[in-house]
Amino acid sequence: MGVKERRAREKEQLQRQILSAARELFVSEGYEKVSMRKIANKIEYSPTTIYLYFKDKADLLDSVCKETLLNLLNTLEQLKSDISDPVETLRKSGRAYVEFGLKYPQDYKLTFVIRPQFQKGLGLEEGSVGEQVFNYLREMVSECIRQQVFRQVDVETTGQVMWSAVHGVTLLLIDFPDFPWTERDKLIDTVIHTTIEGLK
Amino acid sequence: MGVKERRAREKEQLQRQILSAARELFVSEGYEKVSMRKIANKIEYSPTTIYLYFKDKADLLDSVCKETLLNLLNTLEQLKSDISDPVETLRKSGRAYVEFGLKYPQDYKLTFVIRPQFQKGLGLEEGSVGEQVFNYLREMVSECIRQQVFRQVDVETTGQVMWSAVHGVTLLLIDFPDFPWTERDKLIDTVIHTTIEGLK
DNA sequence: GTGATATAATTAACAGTGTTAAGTTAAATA
DNA sequence: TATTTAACTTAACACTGTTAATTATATCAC
Repeated sequence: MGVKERRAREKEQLQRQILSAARELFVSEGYEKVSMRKIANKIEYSPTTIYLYFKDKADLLDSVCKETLLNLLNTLEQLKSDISDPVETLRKSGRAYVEFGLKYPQDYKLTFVIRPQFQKGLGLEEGSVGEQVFNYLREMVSECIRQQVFRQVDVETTGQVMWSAVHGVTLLLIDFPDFPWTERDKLIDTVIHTTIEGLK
Repeated sequence: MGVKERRAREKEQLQRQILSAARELFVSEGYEKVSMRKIANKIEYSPTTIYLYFKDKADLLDSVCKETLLNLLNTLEQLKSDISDPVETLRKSGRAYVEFGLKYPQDYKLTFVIRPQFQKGLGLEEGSVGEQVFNYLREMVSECIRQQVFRQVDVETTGQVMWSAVHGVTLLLIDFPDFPWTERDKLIDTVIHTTIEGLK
């Protein structure tokens, strides 16, 4: 009676196939320029098959973004070892966040800019991966405050300030690649350093 | 022989009419969801007439964004009176920038997020309005450095850090309106205050 | 005022879009 | 082997940006 199991496995496999085809195309051509037919061609199925696995194009985007957030979360979680020096950990996390965005610029934009335009339910709801990412940041900041390194005692505000800084520099670097930026690493470091110093 | 002049005036008027119809629709429905036919309907011309005044849809977006940048520049320029207290002026400018973004969230996104996706030539080239906006910021920062209020002496980096902060918080507030943000004004003030303190 | 000219605006068309409903094929069950 | 069920496809709808060809209109010279 392993038939159902196999079929379920096959369904899951095709779903993943669709998803990764969609991601590849979204990243290389941009969400709007990718058609359901293009995705279908890539996986060698008819366009309508996709609708058996995803509600619509926005749902596809949704799933792609969820994966991206999971990747971001994993990247970050590998850093929270040193609780002894919370500021250094926060600094590293900030850097890792920006670097993630610059390593996968299109994925970052899809998740944090394009998606909100289509899905009003931002993907930061309770229990979501997005919330987990922000929880990670909250923890980092919380430890800094607990050890009385930061002036400001409001964890929420402090976290949001930090997020603003890294989100801002990430998007600017992605969106305006031809702007005469200061040397990349220097700019990123200065943004993070400035924010942390300002919070002390 | 004022015929040519009148004709030119009429052409210009229709061009402006198209532009303002496009802006209204872009803002209320989003760039992607607005069709040339919708714009044409609004101004009661056939769709193809638009192509006599604008190269294509991206060109329309381009013109809309240029206007937005001009508005932003005007808003900012009204503030640079007090050279005596450059930090206070910078603080006010930062607030004005964010408030502009939140007052016209769709225009802000069109200009700083959507447009870069279509026009690789970011609108920050030499002599452009975008450059003027950044020049304004440069001046503010420059004065702070001249009066030795800021630690960092690199005008470019300092300005870019400031821009990152305000851009970041503006976009986050626009894109994730349902996130449990700290009280808006407090968050904005803290972001700006933190950045300035960090730069001192 | 009439005819020629230039310019403004339109219609028709093309190749493409997301998505739905109906139809077909293939596989698992009885 | 016949029947049921799940997976997939075909055909269609109303729409998209954009181009080429066509029509209408207003200005000019006479």
